[in-house]
Amino acid sequence: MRKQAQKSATIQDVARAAHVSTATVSRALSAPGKVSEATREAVMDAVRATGYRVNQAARNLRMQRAGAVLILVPNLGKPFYSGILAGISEGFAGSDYAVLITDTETDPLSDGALAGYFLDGRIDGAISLDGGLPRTALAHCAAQGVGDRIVFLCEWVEGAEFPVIAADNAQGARLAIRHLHDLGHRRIAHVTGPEGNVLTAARRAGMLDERARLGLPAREEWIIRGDFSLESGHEAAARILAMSERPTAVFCSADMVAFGLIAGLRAGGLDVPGDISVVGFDDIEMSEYYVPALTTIRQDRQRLGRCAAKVLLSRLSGGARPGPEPPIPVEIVLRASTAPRR
Amino acid sequence: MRKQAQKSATIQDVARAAHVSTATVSRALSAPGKVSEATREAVMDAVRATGYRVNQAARNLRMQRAGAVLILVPNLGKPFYSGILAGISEGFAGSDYAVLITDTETDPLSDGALAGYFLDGRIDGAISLDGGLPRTALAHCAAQGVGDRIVFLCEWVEGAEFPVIAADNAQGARLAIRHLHDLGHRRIAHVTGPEGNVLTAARRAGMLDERARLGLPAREEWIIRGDFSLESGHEAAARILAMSERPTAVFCSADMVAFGLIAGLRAGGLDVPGDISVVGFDDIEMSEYYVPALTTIRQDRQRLGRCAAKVLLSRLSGGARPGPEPPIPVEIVLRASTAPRR
DNA sequence: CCGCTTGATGCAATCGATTACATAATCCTC
DNA sequence: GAGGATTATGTAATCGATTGCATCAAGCGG
Repeated sequence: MRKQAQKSATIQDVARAAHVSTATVSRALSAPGKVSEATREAVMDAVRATGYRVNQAARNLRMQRAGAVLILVPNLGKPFYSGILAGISEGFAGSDYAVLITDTETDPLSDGALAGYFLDGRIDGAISLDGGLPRTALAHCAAQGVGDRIVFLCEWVEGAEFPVIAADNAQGARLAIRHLHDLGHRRIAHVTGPEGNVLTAARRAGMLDERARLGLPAREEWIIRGDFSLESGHEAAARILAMSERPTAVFCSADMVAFGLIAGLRAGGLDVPGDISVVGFDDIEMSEYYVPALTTIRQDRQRLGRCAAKVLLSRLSGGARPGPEPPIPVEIVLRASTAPRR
Repeated sequence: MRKQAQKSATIQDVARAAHVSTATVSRALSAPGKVSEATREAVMDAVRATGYRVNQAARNLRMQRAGAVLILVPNLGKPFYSGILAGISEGFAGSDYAVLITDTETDPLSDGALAGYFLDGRIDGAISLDGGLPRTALAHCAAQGVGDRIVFLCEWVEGAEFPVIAADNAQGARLAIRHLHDLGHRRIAHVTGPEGNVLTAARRAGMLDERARLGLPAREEWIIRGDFSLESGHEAAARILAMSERPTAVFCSADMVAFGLIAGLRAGGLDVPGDISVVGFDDIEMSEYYVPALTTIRQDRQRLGRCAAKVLLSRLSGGARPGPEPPIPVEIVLRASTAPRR
């Protein structure tokens, strides 16, 4: 015999128990100022007695909302996203929005799918960590009038008008170059992210900017194309090992790239940081425990997530539309993978 | 001026456009066999013309369901979970359940919280990847009669009666030991997971079992307490380096542990696999690109996820309750971190 | 003491779907 | 061709909350 879920108390049950109408119960709960104190207490007692919990489906239907937001993550497997997601769910805690998460890599959404979620009444808003969303998908959303319920986080779509919460990527790159410069390094290479990615562009721009400002030498081959992956770092190591004029330091566009790079350099007989210094970007958990521990640029991922949640919530509540969000500050974390130039 | 989300067409609009009642529209869509062909086509035309999409909140309210399932993940940041989540979302694609994800580490749920999600009508079912859920939380669910809408995946709670989908952990451990034995290793150490974890127990048991079966030597100090983390692998390396009678091979309870171990061993002057062979468990993405590429036990994570989704879906639809799920098979992936004993 | 304001509460419509039941039309079968 | 079965469709109740409007009592100023 199957145990049935006991259907929980409804607002009707509470009303009956408290000898008031459902309207009064509803008001006692959501606008306590509108009922007399005696009634409020009677209702509260009834709520406790019946174990009443408001039914979200009913409430959402009546209030014409979905009660959920969707987070679009390019690849849930990347450790970088964990802190972000934690921040987001922290940001939504207390609000009565459920947080849905989808992986746009394993589960790419077709053109109309995102707009469809809105139309189906499944979501009220979305946060995209994916700067590579098809423009057509975004166009659909705009056409449906839900364009102002989407915010971008970390990445963004160039030229689109959505709010963006992101770290100061260019500044991070500058800090990295400055740090290496301070250690005496002059020949500095950079392993980029994938072409077309906005973070790749921002970090490379900051790097080039600071290198020029400091009057450091520039060689075309010192800018190595990568894609944020461990593997691409490993390939970059091979390129560096083969160079006639080797850099003495490398700024990587992501920590994972740095790991691959260090592994490759060591396999090639170079010591890090003895022969060559390496700086990463992101400060993922592993960076602290890698050997050597990685000098890297930290973004406050928790804060990024919280901030995005806050911005979306304010848009959903139709609140004032503040101007563009200022970039979240970054800092450099000094560890063992960088050392003074020998 | 704020662009409003245009309220999308309702079933009433479709009914009007097709000159039928809403009941007929509903039937045409969900039970096409119950309406005449002519009507069905008229309805479909009207649906296309109006751009109608069924409102999930209304449907869920009427059907007394939440239309969502919750996935409890111990730590979203662990790369191990990405494939699992991909499999889960694949398993639910096509069903009309939304997938909610929560991180039980960054966002631990209080005792009544899980049951509360059910009572609020937020979720219809749950998949827990966390074997460390408080028993009280589960007891609440059972008390509310929703205990049969929870399934465990990968981990489980000892002694509880929930369905479990998991890899054959003990067999994985046996494969690892057998492989090392085949390579000529006799002195084999093991870095365990955290005490109290069911996976720790299963893997250690398989390891001890196979070691005994092969008649290999056993030393107390060769069983090193770990916790699945990179850091614990690193500490294990120090322990091993300090041993008077060092093992020639180490079986780690997780790939991350193996990475930390290898880094530590190398820092201590040992070569992997030259001086010591290392086997991991999980086959996360990085294992293939680590240097040396890691020999490890692969669980088909995608399949695990899909399977859990399938089991939960069948329970939610009240279908037949099959017996306990058989463990998902594992396989050993041979790479560069293991070599014949010198 | 009357009429008006204010505060507390109830009535009933509403959100958008699904579905039991009623009804009407058609089809067999003897 | 009458009666019963079958098929197609419509009517209206229902899911559980929220909220505009009506109602009623108390308070108050003149």
